Amino acid sequence: MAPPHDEVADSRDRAWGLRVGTEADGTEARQPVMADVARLAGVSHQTVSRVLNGAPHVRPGTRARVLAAIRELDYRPNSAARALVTRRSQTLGVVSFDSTLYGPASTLDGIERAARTAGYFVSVAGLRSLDSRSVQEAVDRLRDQGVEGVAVIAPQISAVGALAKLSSAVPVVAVGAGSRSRLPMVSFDNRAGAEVATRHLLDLGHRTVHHLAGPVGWTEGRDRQDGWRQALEAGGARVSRIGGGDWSARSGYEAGRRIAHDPEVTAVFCANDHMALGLLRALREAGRAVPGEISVVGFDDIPEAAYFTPPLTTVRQDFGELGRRALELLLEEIEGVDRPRHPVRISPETVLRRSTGPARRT
Amino acid sequence: MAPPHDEVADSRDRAWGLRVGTEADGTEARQPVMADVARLAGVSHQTVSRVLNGAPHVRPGTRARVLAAIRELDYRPNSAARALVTRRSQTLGVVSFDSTLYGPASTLDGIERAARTAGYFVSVAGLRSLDSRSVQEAVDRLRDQGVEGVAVIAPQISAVGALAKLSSAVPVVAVGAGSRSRLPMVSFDNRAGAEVATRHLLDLGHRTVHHLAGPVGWTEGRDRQDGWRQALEAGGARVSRIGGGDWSARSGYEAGRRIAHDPEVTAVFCANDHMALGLLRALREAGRAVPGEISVVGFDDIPEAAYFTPPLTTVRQDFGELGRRALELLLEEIEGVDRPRHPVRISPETVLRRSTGPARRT
DNA sequence: CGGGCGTATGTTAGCGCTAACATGCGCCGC
DNA sequence: GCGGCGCATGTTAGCGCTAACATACGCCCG
Repeated sequence: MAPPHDEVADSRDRAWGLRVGTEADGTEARQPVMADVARLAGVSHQTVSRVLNGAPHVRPGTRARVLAAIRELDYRPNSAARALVTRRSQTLGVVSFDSTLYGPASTLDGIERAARTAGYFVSVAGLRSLDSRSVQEAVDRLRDQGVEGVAVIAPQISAVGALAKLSSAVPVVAVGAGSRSRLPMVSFDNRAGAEVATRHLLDLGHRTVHHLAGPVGWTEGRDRQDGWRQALEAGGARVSRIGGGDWSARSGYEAGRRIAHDPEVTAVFCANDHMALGLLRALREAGRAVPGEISVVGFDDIPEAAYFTPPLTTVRQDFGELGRRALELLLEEIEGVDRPRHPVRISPETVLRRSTGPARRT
Repeated sequence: MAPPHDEVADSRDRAWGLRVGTEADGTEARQPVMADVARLAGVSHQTVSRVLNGAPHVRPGTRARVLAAIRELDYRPNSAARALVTRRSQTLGVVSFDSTLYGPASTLDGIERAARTAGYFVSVAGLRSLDSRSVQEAVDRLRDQGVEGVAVIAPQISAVGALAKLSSAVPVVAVGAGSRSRLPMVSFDNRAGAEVATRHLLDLGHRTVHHLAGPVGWTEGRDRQDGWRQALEAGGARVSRIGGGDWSARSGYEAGRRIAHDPEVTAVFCANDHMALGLLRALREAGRAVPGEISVVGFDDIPEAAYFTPPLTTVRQDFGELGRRALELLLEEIEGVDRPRHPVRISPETVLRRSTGPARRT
């Protein structure tokens, strides 16, 4: 790390040399600081600070000289110094469980975009596992880094408890964390989405709709299941799950093999699109026609869903919007806006494609 | 939220009150600082610092007292202050183009995991668009935040030029940026992967292999196309593209419709799995059997590929590994390790599934 | 024509930490 | 028995910035 001295440089020094540079006259070129800019512009460092922060009462001519000096030196304010004195890091944290999945990844993306617009940086912390200690650990990491707020994309029920404890340290919002949380929260109305999807199948004449549920412990999975059950009960249909998966296509495939030859099953509501994909595959291998013999609907509307075989009827969620709303809420939280704390719910919209059709009259 | 203090508080104070807390005796509880810990432990703040940083020459008893005080106060070091004096932020930046896509998202995930293990935070910056100004801007943002190094997941050719200019400011590694860059870089051997995939089709007896290319300007697309062409030329086959897509299933679908009725086409190598999915769909709608009439291979091996109809033969890339290697390289860069700079290449592996089969003897 | 006020700037004092040096103390060797 | 050395700790001086106060200079008004 040593800034290069004049003597022979070891490889360490050389690496630095590349970045810090050495002037032709042999003087060492440090990263310029505010005082350097001030000297060049013939003003005090405070005036430079004023220019940088858009403070009033700076004569236009002075401002121009300062800006010129900044450009000439390619000066950039030291964010650590600024954060130290202002106590604001301009950084937000996002903790996410598996940012490899489409939903979390898109949400993160939405948050990042919105944060940038609002002038914040975003720092991410992945979760090692789903337990609450892990959430605690991730939030702590972020906190140690000095983030001003944290958005937790952690749709596990177990995470919700962990979050409650954290709220006193730094503002936290839960993203897509289901309904039982007291925390500021934004999520999709999974229950409503599931209800609509299920009713759609019922309306097509299916006697009942089976449900391929998400993993136990995920709030989204639970809410979708609740919505499904509710639609069934409202329609007077028999309630029958066909087990739960882990969101993956593989688990959908396995479930599909289990039910492929069950004549009772004429319509399946899957808790997400990936599982629906696996299910479709299993059904095809078993020679069951979709939607001829069995109708299938998914949840999420991933970009690929329209290209499945057959194209998947599903429930669309706008993850980008979710991220944006989460950020908005977090910012309010940080700025201490005190407003009625009912959770933000975003309504999903169902997308009809070719994987659903009328029940066959037997 | 906000536990109010006794006096009338505006919403701002209340919000703060929540986080900072108020003691029973009415004194306001600031976030504890090192001096508070020192006082409680009966030592100087420097000794606290020594304990925190694992410096030698601290008596075990003293260390224990300090640790106890830290725990009691729930003290956490101020990272801005530390960064200011050490000039190390312990933060790395990642710029990514579309972290919604499977590849970039997984790479980011791999980088984050590895960074955490190495004791670094990671800050992300999304790109607004693909031009080099945008890359510049993203890296600058990160730099302003004080990151110690940046990994750029930007597989656009245009980005490579922008990167070269940046290298003098802060260590940068290019992730998956193709072969023409002089920067430290890690990527898959796209060319080799494409060659193997193409040869596989040729070996099945196809007279030639058509290529559904990636978008112009993406190094990965170009390298895959190069590999495909090379395999064709080596095999004495005619070289014929069927146009380029934008990585999306939609674009694959459109390409598929264009070629579905072309009897010349018996094998297609798609530049990624999503386009392959769209292509499969178009083929199915046109009534062309896969692999009976046309064989299809993809690239990436996204988790869903095995559940396509039919399951897709493709080229697997381990994005997690890619991220890990990128981080490793970046760390070396930061620490000034001077070592031969040949780019790190990771060999992909082809995965045979059911979308490819022997050419029909005509 | 002088007191006061508003504008434009400079000066000073930290933010919370680490690095460098200073101090004090016990223990060893001769 | 005392100089010296190494361990354990304390003291001091910044890191680069902003906030708060201090100063200087017009200009208006009575």
